[in-house]
Amino acid sequence: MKIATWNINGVKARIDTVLAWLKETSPDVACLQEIKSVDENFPRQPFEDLGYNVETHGQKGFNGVALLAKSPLEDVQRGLPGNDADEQARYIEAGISTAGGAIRFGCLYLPNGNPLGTEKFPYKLEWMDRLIAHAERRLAEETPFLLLGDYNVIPDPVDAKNPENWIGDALFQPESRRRFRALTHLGLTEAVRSCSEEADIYTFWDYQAGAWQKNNGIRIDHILMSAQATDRMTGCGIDKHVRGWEKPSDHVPVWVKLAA
DNA sequence: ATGTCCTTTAAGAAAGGA
Repeated sequence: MKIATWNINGVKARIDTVLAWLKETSPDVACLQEIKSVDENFPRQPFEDLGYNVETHGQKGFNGVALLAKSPLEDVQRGLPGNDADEQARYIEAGISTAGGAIRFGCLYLPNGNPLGTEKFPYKLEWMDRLIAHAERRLAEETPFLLLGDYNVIPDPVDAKNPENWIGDALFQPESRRRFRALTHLGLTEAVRSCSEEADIYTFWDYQAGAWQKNNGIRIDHILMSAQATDRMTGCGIDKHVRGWEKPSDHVPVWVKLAA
């Protein structure tokens, strides 16, 4: 089965692009970020017409996440636990049943954190601390569990075409990178680095300054897997070509295949 | 070369977020 994540940068603006990609790759599960839509306005019908069950956690104007799955989505949980005052829609989690047992998916849109020196950066770090705590609880269940999404973290210098350009950016701060490592140190395996040895693999190219044309990208969309999920991994990939389509998102899909 | 895009507000641009 194929499980994908993609920051689509607005479902209203991207609907045709997203549908074209779904028809091309037909993932069994798709985690979408930055839907920029309230739940009531999410265009469910075209996705359901392609055979997907749809669950959303949206808000007005920005943020918002969605889960699509060909199987029924069970035990849907909206919002990252640990801070009732957090009103930003950045996390949705659900499970599906497979022949090999249940699998659970967390779809996340981690705060950007820029600019440094504002309340945005500590919010990012606090959100990451809550994600670590939540992952720790899920991992204790010792079941197949995946955390997929836009982490807004460049884990290492190799994950940027020009790492020197990101020194003053929240995505590349030691505090952000340390927390990403803490997540993996809990026992989560990062899919792409564990199944690909390619260089220059990125998931985001800014709309500005000809970043795509220069391949000036960064790798900030990640799939983290529990041991029980990792043991079933049969492949992974990045749908880079989608960045060259008409009306592209600035991110591209990342996917992993698990033995059914 | 802050060289782009999406959304909201509110009635044509401008601001916020990325």
